[in-house]
Amino acid sequence: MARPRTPLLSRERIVAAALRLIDDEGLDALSTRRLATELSVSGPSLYNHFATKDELLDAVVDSVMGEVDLSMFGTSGSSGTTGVPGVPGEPGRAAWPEALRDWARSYRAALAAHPNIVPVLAQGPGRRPNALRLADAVFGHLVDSGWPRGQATRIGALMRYFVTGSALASFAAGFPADAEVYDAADYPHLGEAHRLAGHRGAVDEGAFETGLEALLDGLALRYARLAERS
Amino acid sequence: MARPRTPLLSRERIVAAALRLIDDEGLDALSTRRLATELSVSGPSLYNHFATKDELLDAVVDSVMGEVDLSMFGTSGSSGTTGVPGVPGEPGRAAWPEALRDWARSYRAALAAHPNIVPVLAQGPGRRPNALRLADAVFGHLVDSGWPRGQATRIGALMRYFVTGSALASFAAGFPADAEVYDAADYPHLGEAHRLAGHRGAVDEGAFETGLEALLDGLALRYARLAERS
DNA sequence: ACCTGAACACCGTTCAAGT
DNA sequence: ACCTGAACACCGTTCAAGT
Repeated sequence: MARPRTPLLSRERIVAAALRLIDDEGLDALSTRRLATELSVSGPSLYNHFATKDELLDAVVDSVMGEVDLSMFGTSGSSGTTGVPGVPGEPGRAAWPEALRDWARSYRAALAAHPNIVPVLAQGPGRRPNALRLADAVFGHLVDSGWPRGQATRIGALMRYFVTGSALASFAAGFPADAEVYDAADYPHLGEAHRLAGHRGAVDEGAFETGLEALLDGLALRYARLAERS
Repeated sequence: MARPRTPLLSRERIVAAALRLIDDEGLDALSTRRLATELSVSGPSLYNHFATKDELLDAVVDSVMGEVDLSMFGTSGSSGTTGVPGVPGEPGRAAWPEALRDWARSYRAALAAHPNIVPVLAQGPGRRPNALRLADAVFGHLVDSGWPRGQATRIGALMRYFVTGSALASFAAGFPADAEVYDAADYPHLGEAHRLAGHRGAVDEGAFETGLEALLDGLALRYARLAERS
């Protein structure tokens, strides 16, 4: 066949097929040969579009990060402080908790739709533009809201911990549905644990929302203390 | 050579070598052939001790989980309610926040010592005894402290989200140390991000502690509300 | 019971060859 | 520029053979 008149592949088509494969069969199922077969080409063809498998994975990860809504941090992506600056001296009116809540929900939704790729994504932004844009928007918004830069960094980090942790795997589904696993002599409090997997969605959603609200409440307490000390 | 008088391998020796390999070179570096070479045997020898590579990985994971301290939840592992039951009606005296704090620190320390295996471990307890013991101890302690069972489940889940997320990868190290990555036109607030990797330990530790305290404060608020409504 | 080498169906990646 | 088949050094796992 050799070179066709119109290219058989594009980076977009490859990324979409790779994400589908990862979603359906896991990260280990993504092999260059398998992916090529899925795209009806031979294995080495992919190397005309990506230098390595890692570079392809990077593109898949960034496509997922691109789904996260950042609009609550201000309309423009690069104009800096567009919103009203924060007033830490007057607690109760700060807008950052709502922005953080909306963002965390969108962040989790984007990741939980593709849990098998979360371990890769959780390694950090690297040089991926959508991941860097996200970090920039969160940090910028917190600083503009009156958080000291060191605290803003920590909040960005701990929010990522919580969101990636909650999207990495279902808590409920991690417990076998087989009641015989939970011998009362070994695990006296897990007698009902075999029912967890059946309520997977509700348990994980409830845990995420509880944790998110607890985190925001705890941070609001610290935000209020910022003003007292100044 | 065939069968030696004294076995060359044992499950313990294999697990220890596998964990070392994963720590030093990552999860992908663990191949049965490479591991066998490390142990000075041929590849198929491992199959006399583990049925599959997955079964070996499970044993590695449970050995890490075994390092987590659970003593703050009561001395005995199987006798149920040994401690003083909780009194949700009288906030401020509850012991569960301290137990949860100590446990979370030990949990994170155990996992952060082996970050490369956290993605496997985060899939849930499965049938691994040390992981089930941990879930049992946390849930039992929260219920004994007066938390309703549904809430106790959510707290167990959200704590796992936060701890696994914080141990999965360093936040600070995820930002390239190369200042040229952070073009001010694209990322107006990341001008100092290239310094993060240099303060890796302090940033991640600070973020974990801030998040942990915020979570516990937020949960204490909810615990106080439990009594008001009853 | 516990080790070996040979074999099977896979990998990621390189490269010369085709248009 | 973009695809192909052949080739290289790897994988996990099975199995017959050895003691």
